[in-house]
Amino acid sequence: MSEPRRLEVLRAIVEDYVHSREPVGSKALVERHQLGVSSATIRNDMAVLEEEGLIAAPHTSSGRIPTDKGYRLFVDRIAEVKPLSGPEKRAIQALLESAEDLDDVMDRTVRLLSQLTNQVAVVQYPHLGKDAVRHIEFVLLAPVRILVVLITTSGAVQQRVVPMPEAVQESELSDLRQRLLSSVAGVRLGSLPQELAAFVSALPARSRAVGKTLAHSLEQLAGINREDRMVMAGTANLARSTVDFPLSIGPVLEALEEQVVMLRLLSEMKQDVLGVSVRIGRENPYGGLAEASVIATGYGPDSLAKVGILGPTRMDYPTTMAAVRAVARYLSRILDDS
Amino acid sequence: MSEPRRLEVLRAIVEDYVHSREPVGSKALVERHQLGVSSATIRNDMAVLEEEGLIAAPHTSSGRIPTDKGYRLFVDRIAEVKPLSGPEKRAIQALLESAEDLDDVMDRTVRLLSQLTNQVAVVQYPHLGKDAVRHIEFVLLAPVRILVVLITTSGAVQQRVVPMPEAVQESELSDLRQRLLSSVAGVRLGSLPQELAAFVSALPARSRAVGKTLAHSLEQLAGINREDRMVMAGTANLARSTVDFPLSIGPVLEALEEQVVMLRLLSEMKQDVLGVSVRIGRENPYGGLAEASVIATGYGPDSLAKVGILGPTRMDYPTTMAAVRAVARYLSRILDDS
DNA sequence: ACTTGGCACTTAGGTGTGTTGAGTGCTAAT
DNA sequence: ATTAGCACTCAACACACCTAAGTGCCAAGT
Repeated sequence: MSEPRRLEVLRAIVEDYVHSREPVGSKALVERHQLGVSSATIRNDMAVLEEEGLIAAPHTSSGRIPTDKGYRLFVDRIAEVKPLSGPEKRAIQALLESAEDLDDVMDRTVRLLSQLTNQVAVVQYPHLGKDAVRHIEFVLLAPVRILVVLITTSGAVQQRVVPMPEAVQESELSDLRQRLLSSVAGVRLGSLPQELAAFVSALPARSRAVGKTLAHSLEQLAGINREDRMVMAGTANLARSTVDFPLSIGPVLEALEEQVVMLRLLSEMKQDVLGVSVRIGRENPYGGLAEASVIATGYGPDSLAKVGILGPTRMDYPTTMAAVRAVARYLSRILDDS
Repeated sequence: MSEPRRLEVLRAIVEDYVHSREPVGSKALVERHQLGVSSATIRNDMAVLEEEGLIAAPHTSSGRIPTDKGYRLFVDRIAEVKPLSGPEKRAIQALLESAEDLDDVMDRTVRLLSQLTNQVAVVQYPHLGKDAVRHIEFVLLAPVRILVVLITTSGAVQQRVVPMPEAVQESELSDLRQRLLSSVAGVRLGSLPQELAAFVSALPARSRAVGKTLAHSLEQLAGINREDRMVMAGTANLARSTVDFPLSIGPVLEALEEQVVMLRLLSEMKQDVLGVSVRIGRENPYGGLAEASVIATGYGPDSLAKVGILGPTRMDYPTTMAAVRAVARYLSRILDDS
């Protein structure tokens, strides 16, 4: 009863189950794989695997299906990542390269990934953490309404219309802008609040009120974390892959809608296997995802922002992991270029 | 066999079916409604209604369910809009008023509507059609990369990083900006291309290349139709209301993902009943929505942009129509104020 | 000219009983 | 440690039966 063979049996069970959606029995196993032993031997192995909690039988005397723990072992120790095909790679590159702006890149990426994996794809917007102030613009829409625009070193633009406490003159505004910009240009967004406070306290009483309001709005703009946004695509795949148990689709859709939940989930994922991180079934902190798996990985300079997919625990992990990793790489490359 | 009573019977069938999800028979009808006649009479009425194609029986001897045509008549001639409750109205107002910017308003609106109706809610971004150029900004990110920002009269900001054909000086750029702005400030987005063409042809050869690139990018920015964007929420409601026939949820999710499909659908909806427009089942041009209904209405100055919901044909039309109409009104009001 | 009670008829769905087939666990032999 | 053999289990299917809800229609009542 060799250990390597038991792992081989587990692998065979996982692969067969993923592709047939049905509990797999000892006899079917020896027929479909060259294991070189009889079904009785496999039965013994399966008994051990079941004792270890790696597989389970839905009812007495039926085939076995992998447990979360079984998938976990499969992913950690057995699965080899299947590289994408050449045409697939070229298609990815072509599609992403022709994107027009960040929104477009995100949109294309998420659609691409969902098509590639036949799962729900999720992409978090890149972090702004290390960005600094590059430019500030104030546009006088009305005497008491100003459009405040903040542009960061990576070219991200945040804007907002802000009501003023008193009427403002065009000249006064451009003066304020000049002084503000010269005191915060190049300052990291993270340290912006301090710099702004210093600036405000140095203001002459005459322009204090307006200056304070503007500084405050800039602080808010800097506080908008782009990484709190995400895009999603492929929810229709959920319906397809879950035809059997439509019960579970509701909670999953709910989780997907609660972007907060998804974002927390993504940010909690640490790199684990082969640069890709996998959460299987009940390993997910959120109850609604008890029968779902999440595969994600970081992208961009610090791999901080995440890209990933969500699907039923019964999924083709090797191929899906490969797709996620590949898309993350191309995404990093595209963002570097632009 | 009076006509008014037949309509009353249809109404009763629709109401009972919507709330019980089960085919409704003659006996149950007379018990639950005060129709003042016996079940046999109702049976006769039902036979006529069936002949007219307003109701149908799933199998030979079971109760009847309304057909698309039956719902249509119900909506057109019978339903009275049920006004929202006072607390509901106040909640809507409070929620929308505390929104921070346009994205926030859209997001809150769509979530609110989906909660209110227990359906999938969809909101199209407001049109920019009548907007004019208010402000232009060029930011030199690198000698050959410029961030072009276009601000319109309603405060919408479009921006884009544009590569330049040759290195550009800060002074040259601000000069170009001045001249561009003075020639297109106040110009409607629709007529921007002509004005820009005139501007370009009047340029001195020295700044022709750069000026042309910038003008072209502005033209593109003006061409980004905000109304091509929409937000969506409540897909999880689909799973809940469709527990019985999970078969049909797939196509519906697909339709929802194809924003192009949804946007076309919305823009094709003409106002029909009580200021709200309803598309029932196969009335929808898109096949995937054969078992779904869409209720939508316009909002904003010209009621051009649409807000609406999508749900199973078996839905509570009066209440849902009321919710859609109410939300559209509050949304119009909020956008007017800001 | 409608309405109504009565009645025969239809059918989905629930329940009970075999039957089958895939699969298991165990034991004894290799 | 492996294997053949065998008894056993159980979901799934098929078949038969029954019931409840519902219909359509007819003849009698208003």
